[in-house]
Amino acid sequence: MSPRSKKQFNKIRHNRKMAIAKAAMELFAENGFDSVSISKIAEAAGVSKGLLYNYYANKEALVKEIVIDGINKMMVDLGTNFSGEMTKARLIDIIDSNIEQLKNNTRYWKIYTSVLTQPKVIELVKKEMFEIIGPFLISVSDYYRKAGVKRPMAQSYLLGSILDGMSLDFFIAPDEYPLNEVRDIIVEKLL
Amino acid sequence: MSPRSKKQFNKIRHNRKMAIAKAAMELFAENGFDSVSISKIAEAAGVSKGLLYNYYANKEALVKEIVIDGINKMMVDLGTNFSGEMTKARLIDIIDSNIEQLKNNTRYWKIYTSVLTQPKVIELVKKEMFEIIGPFLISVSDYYRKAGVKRPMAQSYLLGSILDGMSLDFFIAPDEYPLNEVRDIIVEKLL
Amino acid sequence: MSPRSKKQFNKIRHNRKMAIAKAAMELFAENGFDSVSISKIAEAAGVSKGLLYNYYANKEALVKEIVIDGINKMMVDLGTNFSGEMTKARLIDIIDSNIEQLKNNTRYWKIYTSVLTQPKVIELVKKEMFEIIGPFLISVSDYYRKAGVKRPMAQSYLLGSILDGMSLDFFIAPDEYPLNEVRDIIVEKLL
Amino acid sequence: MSPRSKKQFNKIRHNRKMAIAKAAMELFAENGFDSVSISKIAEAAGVSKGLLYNYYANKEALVKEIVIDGINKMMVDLGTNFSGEMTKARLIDIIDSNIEQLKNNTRYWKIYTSVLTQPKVIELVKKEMFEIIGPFLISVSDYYRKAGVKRPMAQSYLLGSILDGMSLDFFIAPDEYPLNEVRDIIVEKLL
DNA sequence: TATGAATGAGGCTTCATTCAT
DNA sequence: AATGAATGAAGCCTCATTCAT
Repeated sequence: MSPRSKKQFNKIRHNRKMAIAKAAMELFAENGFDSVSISKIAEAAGVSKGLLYNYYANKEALVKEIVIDGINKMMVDLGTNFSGEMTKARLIDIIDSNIEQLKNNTRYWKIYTSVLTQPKVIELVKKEMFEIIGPFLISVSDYYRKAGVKRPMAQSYLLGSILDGMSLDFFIAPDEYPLNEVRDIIVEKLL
Repeated sequence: MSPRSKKQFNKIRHNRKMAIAKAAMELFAENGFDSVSISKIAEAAGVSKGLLYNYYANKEALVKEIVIDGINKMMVDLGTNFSGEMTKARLIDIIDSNIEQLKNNTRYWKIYTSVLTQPKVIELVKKEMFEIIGPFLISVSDYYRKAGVKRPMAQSYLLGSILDGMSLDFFIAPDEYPLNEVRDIIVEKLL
Repeated sequence: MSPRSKKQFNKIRHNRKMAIAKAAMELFAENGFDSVSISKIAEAAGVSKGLLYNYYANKEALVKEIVIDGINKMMVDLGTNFSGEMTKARLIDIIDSNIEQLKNNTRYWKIYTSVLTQPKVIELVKKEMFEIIGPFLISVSDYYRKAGVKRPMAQSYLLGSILDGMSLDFFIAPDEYPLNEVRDIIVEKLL
Repeated sequence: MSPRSKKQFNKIRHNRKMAIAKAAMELFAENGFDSVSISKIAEAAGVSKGLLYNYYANKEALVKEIVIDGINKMMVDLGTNFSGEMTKARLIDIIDSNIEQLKNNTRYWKIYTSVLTQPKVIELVKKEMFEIIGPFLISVSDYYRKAGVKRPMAQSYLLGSILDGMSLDFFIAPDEYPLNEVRDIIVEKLL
């Protein structure tokens, strides 16, 4: 039927979508959701404005899909799916990858924290975000419980907040923030 | 013009400015900087658009002034100007007021975390923010040093990040976040 | 308070609104709802695009208000408010003014028939239209009943349909349509 | 290529065209010309956008061809090609089929009145329409002349207008319009 | 013949800002 | 000091049409 096969079309679609997502993500991270126009994204992706709507229904769907993909990717990058048992070593690993990511993979983290704080965007992503973060909180809380710590779930929340706050402050003043020392304190006092 | 009437004038000016600032702040907190139009602010403040520009040069100046005033106010509300010596009791006090504010004054806090993490706004406010937060970090770091803690400045940064991260996560899920228990852990393990 | 008085503002508003409505009406009548852009209307009215939204919430509200005003005006122009009793003389008068309007006041009638047949627009105006046309149908039906005619309401509907169909066909071929002769037949056979 | 396969080819072409025309017609009837996109038509017809342009040069050609075909079909459905002599029985038949169509085949009729009254479309179809409607007017006028009626051509126009107006009003309020009674009046007083 | 990716113009709408009064 | 009419740029989005395959 079609001179271009389904497979070919799928490949084209996938590549284009990735290009758009990448451009959008970087712009969102750098400038925030509202400050980035569809025009700018299309231009950065080397694509016409119209085509963008071939791949994403609208600007909200675009940011939603990108953010959720980004969070998923982060979780994978943090080297954990939280299915196995959590151990001290794995927790340290997670914190260290987190810090490594902050330093080397600024992009994903910046959009994550940026998005976490934009009222309009958060509503779009809240539900999916909890489905991803929930298991992490539970897994860590299990670890604390086994370690005999009081209030294991609160500890788990605290650890999450620390990672969030750390990212936030690091991005505000990356040159001054004592990332490594802060990490050592966390490991010493909170695991 | 008599001094008396001039005083009245200034008072009127001040009140009007406050009315505008309050309206703007609440709208920003609820909707984010970009989603709030000058028209809406003027309307909420009971003032004409034109008059608003009589008090603030433009939308950026408006948010800048509001945010900086807000940070100053927060510092005062936290009961400290950091000039005197920092003690454990005062630190606990600060943390407790912080938490109290989060619970009771959600709206105001929401805007600061929200606005402060919007890339466009951050640039406007960065400089002033550090002039305010710097002394806090130093004061807390002094406390840790005197308490004989290793890496006092990093401890200070960590404490700041914890408060930031806690606010952030609390605003995302106010009903589930175990604010009090997290507070207890902080006091136990990090002061 | 305001250097321009409320009255002055109202006058400005009224004049501008009329200018926009007039331009829009002519364009809609000539080209149909969908083919007329806000840009074109604004240009024809000698007004910026933005200002148009100061007076009408959106394109739908614009056409709705214009059409309803137009129908009201037509009714008035037809010299009747249907409150008094309907007589043969008055009916003839109505038909004659109708024809006169078709010939001389093309604008209103064209938009009326044009709008009557545009699915998207009709939904916007249906309710209000019936509130205007209903009394006409009833009034005419009363006339027929008193005249002892069978099926007075159907007669009333038929008369309405004739006027509609006549307008429709006249606008399609104004030069050939035998308006006056058709009128005579109506008067002879249907009143 | 054998004649056989060529025939099949043509049949496929014809079927495809019909499928497209049918889909387009229904969409136009429901939504109006401008509100229906080529994409939607293609989708509804189960055909790619590209292929659609293989059958119709552009959107205007599409609507033009559909409308003209439709008018021709209507004439056939009305049971007349106006070549033979017009009689009272045939006229009644025409009116009755017309009404039957209005009731049972609403969709198709709706598009013709809708599309035919859209200024943009009318221009496209005017010429062809008169070639079809002209003979009807003449044929009916002949009937009236033979029946000894004054102004036979005006009577013919009037009858056409009545059918048009009746359709128009019926589509606006199908549930209330007294189609059958109106028909009786027409037959009684105007044939 | 058939597909759907791709374009670019143009549509509707919002909004910060200016300015006459 | 105060108003709100007015502007124009820019934002989001749609769509007829083209074209490589």
